[in-house]
Amino acid sequence: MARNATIDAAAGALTANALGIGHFCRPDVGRIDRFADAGDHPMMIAEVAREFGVTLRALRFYEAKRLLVPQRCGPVRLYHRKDRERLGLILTGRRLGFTLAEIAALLNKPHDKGLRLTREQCVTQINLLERQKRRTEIAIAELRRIYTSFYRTLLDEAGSDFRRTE
Amino acid sequence: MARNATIDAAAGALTANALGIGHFCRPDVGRIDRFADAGDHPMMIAEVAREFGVTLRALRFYEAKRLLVPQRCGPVRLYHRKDRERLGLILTGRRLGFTLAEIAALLNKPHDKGLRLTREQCVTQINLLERQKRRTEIAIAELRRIYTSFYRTLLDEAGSDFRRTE
DNA sequence: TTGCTCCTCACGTCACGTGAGGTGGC
DNA sequence: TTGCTCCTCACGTCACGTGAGGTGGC
Repeated sequence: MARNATIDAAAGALTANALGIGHFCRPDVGRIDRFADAGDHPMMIAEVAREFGVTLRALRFYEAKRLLVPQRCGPVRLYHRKDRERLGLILTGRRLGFTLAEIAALLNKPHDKGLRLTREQCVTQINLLERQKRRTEIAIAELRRIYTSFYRTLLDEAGSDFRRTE
Repeated sequence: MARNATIDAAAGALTANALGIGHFCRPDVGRIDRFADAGDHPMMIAEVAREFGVTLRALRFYEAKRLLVPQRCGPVRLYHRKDRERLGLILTGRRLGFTLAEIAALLNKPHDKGLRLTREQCVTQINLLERQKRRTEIAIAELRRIYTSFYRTLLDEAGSDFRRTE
């Protein structure tokens, strides 16, 4: 893989230019390359945000929480493939209803090829979501009741109006 | 009802003593009585909190947001029947998934014998909750999948261990 | 010079939670 | 004096939203 080091160094410089960030920083190729796989191509924040459907603020926030640590090229953040995979896991965790603190714990376990949940954590989370779902269902049912009773009320009022004007 | 005014005045003084707040304030009976129904009996914050299963902080917060305006007896808050009915409506609104700002708007409509929802507001809220429910269901399904695949993984690992030690 | 993308503060939002520090009568 | 309930700040939490003000190369 010593060959890759050289190739990636060139690729790093190229992608930096291709990204149009040559003027933001003179890329320290050695540093850019440290986390780079063959075929990796660093992305700037706006592109990552678009690809994952999140805001720039969210990405910076995750970084402030130490969930993401993108490489810096001067002031500019560069997200490599590893960073984007990690972002994917963070967003999965969010969809599963975990807090960022919980996600941080799940990601910082030795193996970080995925969210490492224990059976117990799964069960706890499922129970939490089931309770939440039930509360939502009750609310929906109640709103439907209000909606139909609203019609009844209208009819009642129309009826009494009718009687009154008679 | 002029008779009630006198009776309630005495009752107001009595309840104030019965509540053990005689030492917190010399009850201005006229003011205590202004919002009092026959059979009304003002409650202090801790009793209201217990009855509705909310915290003191929540009650004070609703007041800061102008959702509740309990009578004051010196520094002490007194919640009359009307206040408690209003609190009930606030909590119902919360269960239906409305924000406090929305609830404030729903309560400040001319008729405040209940939350006055329009058909449109009902539909909008139902749609909101349905979306939320769907997201929760998807999360639950995914967690169940992870749970079972976790077992599979365990079995796989046990299998490979077995092969390895063979 | 304008427009674009990037950046860093830093306060705002939502619905409270959580002390800190003080009061007043038994 | 201790214990109880009440009070008012006021900062903390959660996951960002939303400007403000500045940068750097086309």
